[in-house]
Amino acid sequence: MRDRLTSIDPAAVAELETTDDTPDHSLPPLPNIEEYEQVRMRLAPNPNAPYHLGHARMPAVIGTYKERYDGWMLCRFDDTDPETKRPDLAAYDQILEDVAFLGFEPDEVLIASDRLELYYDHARTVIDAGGAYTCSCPAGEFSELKAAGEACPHRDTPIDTVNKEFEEMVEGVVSSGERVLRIRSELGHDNPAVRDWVAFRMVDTPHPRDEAKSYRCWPLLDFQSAIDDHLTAVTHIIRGIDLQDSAKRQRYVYDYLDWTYPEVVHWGRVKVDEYDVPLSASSIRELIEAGSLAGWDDPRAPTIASLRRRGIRGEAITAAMVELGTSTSSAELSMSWIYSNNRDLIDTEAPRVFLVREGRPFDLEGATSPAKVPVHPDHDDRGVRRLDPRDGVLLEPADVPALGESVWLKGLGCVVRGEDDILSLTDDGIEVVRDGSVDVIHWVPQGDTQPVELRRPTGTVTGLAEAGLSSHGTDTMVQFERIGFARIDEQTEQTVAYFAHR
RNA sequence: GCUCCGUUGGUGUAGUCCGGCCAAUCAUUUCGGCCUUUCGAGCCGAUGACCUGGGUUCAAAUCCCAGACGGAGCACCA
Repeated sequence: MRDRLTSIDPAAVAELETTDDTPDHSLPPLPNIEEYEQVRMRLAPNPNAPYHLGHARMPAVIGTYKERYDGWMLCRFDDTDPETKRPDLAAYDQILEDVAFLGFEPDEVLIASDRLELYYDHARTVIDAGGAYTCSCPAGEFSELKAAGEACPHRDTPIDTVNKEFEEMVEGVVSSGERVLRIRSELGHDNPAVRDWVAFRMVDTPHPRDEAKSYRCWPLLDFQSAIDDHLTAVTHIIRGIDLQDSAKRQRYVYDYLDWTYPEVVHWGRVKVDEYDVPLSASSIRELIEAGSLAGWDDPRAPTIASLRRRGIRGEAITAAMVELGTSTSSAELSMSWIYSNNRDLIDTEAPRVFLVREGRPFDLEGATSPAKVPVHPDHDDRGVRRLDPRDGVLLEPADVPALGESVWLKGLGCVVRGEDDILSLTDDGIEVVRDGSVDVIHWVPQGDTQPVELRRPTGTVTGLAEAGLSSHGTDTMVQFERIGFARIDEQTEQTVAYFAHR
């Protein structure tokens, strides 16, 4: 068919191929976009810790949709729990930096703890509409009533009383645990998660932000987020499956206020392979406080800051998150995906360097001049590294040949191992490598080296690199040949490098 | 216990709405070949999947029923 068309009209074939159905984006289209003038979305981070890998999904996916639909993106810090999920003042900026690192810029930034009066106002409207009541049941008791589908005695409180009692909450004359404001939904609702949920509660602990430290009456996510989504004209809510029942609860608020609920997309759980540390801000924090991790950017931590320090580009992470899509089923993210993306990004620029870990010294006989090895095998114009083996070489223990066996020292030639740790150059040509009988290994000259500390997710190793390593500046990505790519983190009398990936 | 959601190779994803062109896409991983004085990259190739059982149909990954398995929620957390 195609062959026939080619013979009749080659231009038509070319057009078929360019307009082909290959999508530019791997993300599924957002629902009902034609009904909105502009696609408006929000990131809703809780600023209680810097981002970990799981958090990256939100900015990566929403940011990609923003670019695709020329949409609008809000970053709204949902910091309405001064106690259990106590905000970390440093995290607000760190999260914004993490988002920028992933490649996106919010069109607007809002902080929920600046907006309490707004939430109170809307609560008053809901109360007047008969949509909420104050309740002083202990949490456990209410939970039992709820499970049974029965009303608590406060459900019939007159609106005037509810108003008065809510104002007391706002004024802060009520203490934590004494009273809450509940949204009236349906006690007979099939889903117990939806029945008369809490919209506001008292928190005795002051908020860490000065702007908010005097408030004691705090909204819960379902209420705060519901109000803000409407006020900022969000059209598409994109979030995790853990909030799947949230929409069902929030719709009651929207009904009382006569608003229309946005479109919702939920994605499933993500797990990441290769890490022993769980993908949870609280676990990471515990490990840091216990001293098991050096900080949020420890190479063993599954955080954005850590990947960044290892020289993983934000684009590589974003691409993997986008590839993960928005399926509601659980997914496992392979780090190899991110590594593969990153290799594409850094391979051309990364200079090659020899690093020998736990080197074993050998004398070398027969060498008459320094070896020349390319800085980058694909770019001759970047020159060569000169390594002089005449004072002996260091080899990695795993590379040392057995007595009488040969190896090929990269850039130098074939050597055979004799008695007394002496290597002798042979006159073998490269054919011995081609036919597979001799392995090619890296090496460094004894006495002309730069000490290296290589910090990896699996632990730190030390070694000696060729002296030229010291000429590369901080942040340079190098490839330690046969070991992998690493980012130079610190250059002093020794080099500290963070391992990225093979 | 109640409610909701999901299940395509090791991993992720396309296809499922509107059954046939699906002996199932693309990527990653692993393995092999070519090339390359390493690794990586590049090129070529291989391995590998429709949860199970019924039903409807000329035809089912796709529709229906049942089951299994997995995930989420039922917080005065987000």
